[in-house]
Amino acid sequence: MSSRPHVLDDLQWRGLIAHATDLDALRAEMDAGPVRFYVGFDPTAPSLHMGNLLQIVTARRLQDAGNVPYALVGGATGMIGDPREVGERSLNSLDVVRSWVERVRAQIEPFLSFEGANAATMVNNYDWTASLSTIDFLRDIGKHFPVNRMLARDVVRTRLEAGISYTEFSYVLLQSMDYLNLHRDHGVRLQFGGSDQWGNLTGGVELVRRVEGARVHAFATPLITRADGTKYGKTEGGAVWLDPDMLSPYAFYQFWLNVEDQKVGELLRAFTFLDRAEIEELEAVSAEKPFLRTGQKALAEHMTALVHGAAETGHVQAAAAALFGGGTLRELDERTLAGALHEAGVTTLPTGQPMPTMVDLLVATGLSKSRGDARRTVDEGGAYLNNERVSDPAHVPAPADLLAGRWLVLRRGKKSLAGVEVAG
RNA sequence: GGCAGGUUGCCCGAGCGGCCAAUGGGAGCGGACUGUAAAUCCGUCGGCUUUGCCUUCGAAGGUUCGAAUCCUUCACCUGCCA
Repeated sequence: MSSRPHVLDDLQWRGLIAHATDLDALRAEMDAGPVRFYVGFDPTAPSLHMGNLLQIVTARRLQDAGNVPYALVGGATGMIGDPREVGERSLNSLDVVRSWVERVRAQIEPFLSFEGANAATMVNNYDWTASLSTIDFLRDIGKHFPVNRMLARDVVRTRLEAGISYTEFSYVLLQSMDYLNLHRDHGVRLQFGGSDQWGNLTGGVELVRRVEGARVHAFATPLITRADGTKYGKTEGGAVWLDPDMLSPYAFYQFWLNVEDQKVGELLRAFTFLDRAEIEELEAVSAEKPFLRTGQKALAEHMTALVHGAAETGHVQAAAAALFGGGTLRELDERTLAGALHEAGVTTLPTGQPMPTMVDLLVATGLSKSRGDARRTVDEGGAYLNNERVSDPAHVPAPADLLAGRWLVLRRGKKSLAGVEVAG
């Protein structure tokens, strides 16, 4: 344990501190005793995603080092929406936000410890915001926010052209007020968030200083981007959701497995709880024999276990091995095959019906979004049945093609797989 | 309030009466090369019962044999003036 580095050094080594207020002062406070910190999550969707996960694991690292987490779910800020460069958000109803608050809260809880000396606390900013009167808000909070400073913020500036509502413009006041309240009522002295939140983070630090005269801290984690600088977190169609109903554990595992070589090390450091020696070892192996994708496999395994549990991880690894193993599908026993296909997604067809054509199968499994799209895929040579290319759009699988008497493996391109089960 | 300009497929952006499902770029998708990586190259990129048909170019109406392209009204956006 003596070799364990200071948590701030660890965070820096992991590349998790992109901006910070005063790290030396923060370090001094941590050395003097546990620091209470908070991180907020706005319920803007029914599930958290990869970007939120980075904040969650960062909170966990701080808690593991003895500090006290306050996980905030934005029942109030979620009603308003923070300004994004892409444009104005559409408002969600109170009912929708409430249900998302519950889901988000449930997603965060497994990652933190709610017992012991430094037990975590869940808070909801709706509790101290909803009943606040407009007059009090404008006098007590609004007075501390110079509009000229607010206008200078990057997000706001880019939005001035296209337009920004007063609602979103005011968001920073709400988040800053959260920090003030948590500082007053709970002694919170540190907030962190994504680097896109930097303006909101410093807004809170500033408000606490003006109102309470206290020097509290903030840091921002970097934006995790793909090797080409574009945003991460897109799989086919959607974000990298943590909710298994929105992104299957299989697809979640595949996302991490397919990460670019040059990003593996960075992601291992930022997201996993592997220690420095383990990560450096993985990086060394990956650099020497990249084709083995040792780093990607470790990353995918670690992340899937973290979010979906060890049992599920075993299933998706088995599925990946079966479907991408290179062996003949016929050699797989039915249990392995069925399990693998269930991870990838199965479409059931009734027995006794004539077998659909390749084009219809691609559409039925969702691999293609229209029949025209399916035809194109076949024409382009991207359609496979049981790992063999099919070049005729009207090809109809023969009864002999059914694996174990009832399974078909459909593939589009290299990575998109779907199962078909013929069952009564 | 006045004047001028704009609204095109996922995004940006050409087209300005027929040759327009609509140039080009990006994203996406497929192929080749590889390692379920990156880069590169090639192809593709509204729908369908696909040598043809249907629905698209802010909305509704109109002119015309024929409109994304012309006219009218409406909505929204931008710039200049007040």
